[in-house]
Amino acid sequence: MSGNSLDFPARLRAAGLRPTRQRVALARVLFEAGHRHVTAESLHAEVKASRMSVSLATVYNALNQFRDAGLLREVVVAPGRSYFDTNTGHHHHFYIEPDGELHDFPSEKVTIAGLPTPPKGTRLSRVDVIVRVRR
Amino acid sequence: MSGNSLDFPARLRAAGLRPTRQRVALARVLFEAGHRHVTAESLHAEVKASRMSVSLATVYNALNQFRDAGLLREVVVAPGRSYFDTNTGHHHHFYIEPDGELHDFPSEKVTIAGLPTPPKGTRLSRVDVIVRVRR
DNA sequence: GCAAGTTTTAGAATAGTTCTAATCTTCTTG
DNA sequence: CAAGAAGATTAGAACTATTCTAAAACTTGC
Repeated sequence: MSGNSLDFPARLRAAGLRPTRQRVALARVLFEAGHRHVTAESLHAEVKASRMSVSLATVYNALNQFRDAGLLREVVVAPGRSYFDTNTGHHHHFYIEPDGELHDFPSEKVTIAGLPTPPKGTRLSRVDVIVRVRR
Repeated sequence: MSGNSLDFPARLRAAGLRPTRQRVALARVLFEAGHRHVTAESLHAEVKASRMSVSLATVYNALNQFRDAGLLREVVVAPGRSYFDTNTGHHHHFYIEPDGELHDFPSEKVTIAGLPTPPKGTRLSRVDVIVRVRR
């Protein structure tokens, strides 16, 4: 009932990506524990600490591919830094401004009313809510 | 009843900024017409087209100072690009993903219910709502 | 196990932004 | 309105995050 199995090669294949050694290593770090927020740099440092080494370029490639495949969601909270969220479900974010820390909160209880309809010729892609807090 | 006068030197002084020639030129481009969204590059190109030349570094400095002084609001919608919005009132944004176009919409009719309380030791700074649409 | 097509990699390249230190402006005071 | 002090501007270097390049190393289907 876990929904997401720990068979990472299979998960990658299901997403249309070849299960290369480095993609599997990255998937393991990203998805084997609970939900996470990473940047390319933080993920690179983490995987380098494990014994499988992956180049930074590959980390960037993999993050973009995982996002395009729907395995990750990109969250833009500050200029010049991209976060990737392993929680692809419907939810929103707290952003703690001074530290650059990001936290999920479930969208179940959040309701947004009165949004205008999208401009002509466009359709809704996503609604991001970012609650910015400071100390 | 216009609220914002066209006396840009006075407005800058009121914001605690010296009305230098380049800041006045930038303020004029930014504030003399209706609300606008600019990037550093777009503002630089625009002001260069007028006869007053301002270096790119100064455009960056001015945008950051204007934002810190509350004259502009920074909107982060895409990684690696900062938009500045001359509308500092309470409102939200449409972001048209393929073009990178940004549009305001008023927050009057928008209500958000059920937001969780900020984590301990933090206080609310702002709630950003970005409605992402695609063609 | 071998080609054919992908992926990885190190390093170069790019984009956006900030920094540096010299020069120039603006403001204050007399 | 002149002089000095403080602050602002500038070109270019530097920096950060990310993407590109082209060669070498994998994966896969047969």
